[in-house]
Amino acid sequence: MAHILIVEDEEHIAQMIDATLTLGGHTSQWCEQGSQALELIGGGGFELVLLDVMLPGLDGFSVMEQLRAQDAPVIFLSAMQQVEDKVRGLRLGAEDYISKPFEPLELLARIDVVLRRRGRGRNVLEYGAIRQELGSHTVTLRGEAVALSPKEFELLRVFLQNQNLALSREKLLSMVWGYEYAGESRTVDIHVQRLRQKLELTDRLVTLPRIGYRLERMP
Amino acid sequence: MAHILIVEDEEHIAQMIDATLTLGGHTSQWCEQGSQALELIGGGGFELVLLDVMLPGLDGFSVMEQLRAQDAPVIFLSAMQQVEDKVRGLRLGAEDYISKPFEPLELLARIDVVLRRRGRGRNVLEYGAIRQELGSHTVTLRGEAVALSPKEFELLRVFLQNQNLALSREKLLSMVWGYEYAGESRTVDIHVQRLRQKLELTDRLVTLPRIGYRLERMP
DNA sequence: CCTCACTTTACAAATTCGATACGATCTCTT
DNA sequence: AAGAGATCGTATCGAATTTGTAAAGTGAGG
Repeated sequence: MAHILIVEDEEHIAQMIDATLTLGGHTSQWCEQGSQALELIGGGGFELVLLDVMLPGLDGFSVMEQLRAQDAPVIFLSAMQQVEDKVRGLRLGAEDYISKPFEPLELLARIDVVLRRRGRGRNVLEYGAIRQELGSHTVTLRGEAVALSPKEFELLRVFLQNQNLALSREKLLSMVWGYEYAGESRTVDIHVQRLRQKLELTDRLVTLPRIGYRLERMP
Repeated sequence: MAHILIVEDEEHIAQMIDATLTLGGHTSQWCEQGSQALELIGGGGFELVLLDVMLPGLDGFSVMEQLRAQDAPVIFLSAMQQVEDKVRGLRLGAEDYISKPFEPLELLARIDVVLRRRGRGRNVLEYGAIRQELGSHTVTLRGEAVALSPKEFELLRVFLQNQNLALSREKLLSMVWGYEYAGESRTVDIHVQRLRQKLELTDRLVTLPRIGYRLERMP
């Protein structure tokens, strides 16, 4: 669920990492050189950087040094198993230092630790200009905070996690309210309405007559 | 620099770790069993826990589970090199997972990373004009001392170390007061209120109705 | 007995949430 | 195409819940 920059000069390793990240639900971008990495990171948009130590030209440690000002979290990946290198990397402010070869699952787990720690990661849902952070319990629209009540918040989460799926009122009631409701009630409609209004979702949170609602997946 | 608890059933390993910590300028205490560890940690006073996974009786993972409420940082030490174990340990909220055998210098480097990250290396937390020194147990606002009671002090620490995180009253009760409370109580509200008043946090320590409280991260 | 820290009580204020109501829209039959 | 009946959108409102805060109560320690 995060956008991650891979800085790695060997293509087949980069591809392996990319496959691992995809498996973990992340997106990634790859660059081969330290100088490119600095540019890309300066541009922003990455929640984490996986940084190879041995790079042609500017090496990983140098990149890290120049990166201190930004506060993008960095995990070093290195074939150098020597303690001195690990110590140096960690001293420089890296979040972790993983030696190659590593297990894909361990990489994912360590990435999750870093993301969780930074308050991002798996508990952030994004949809267009809408951003929902489960950890801090905040929702922003184009960067501005939007106040949602707990029910609204929960309903939004359900929709965001079930995009493009038709959700009946009964299903929503049981998922958000937690009870099985028999008779009829406008409760769901009203909360859907409030979400549409507060988050400008009128066009995308569509009504399926006699069926329920569906949040269209972002194009 | 820090007081560290070693939970390890093999004495010679514990001694080696102790020597390493001393080398790094830390002090340490050693216990052999998970249950002892829980007691000691409950008593407070440790800035970090080094937790062996394979322990007689209560194993490291179980100790960690029961520790979640406290937010003492934990580094797992384990002879289990299997990825599943590492993933499990990290998922449980550990700060790091180091496989035995490890290099003393790497252990020290990783400990420093954790301590630095938790702001406990210096034992000073800062938030705008607020400065909290854990060592001397003082809090200042714009340089002037503010008298806080122990509970207020602890509550402030929890908020400062968990900025931008929604914290429920239950969670706060368990983190600050140390008990699991079932019924309702206005205790948390009142202490929050006093913090807001004494430290001019009314705008930044926000109420999330029906959820809890959140201290907004400093911009 | 006093003080201090903490908790409970009590009530006012704020917020959430669902009911109701009614017009708009959709669907299906004639 | 018209109309009936069902379904949905949405404004309004009040009850219930939750929170803020003052004030009183509790209990440990001096």
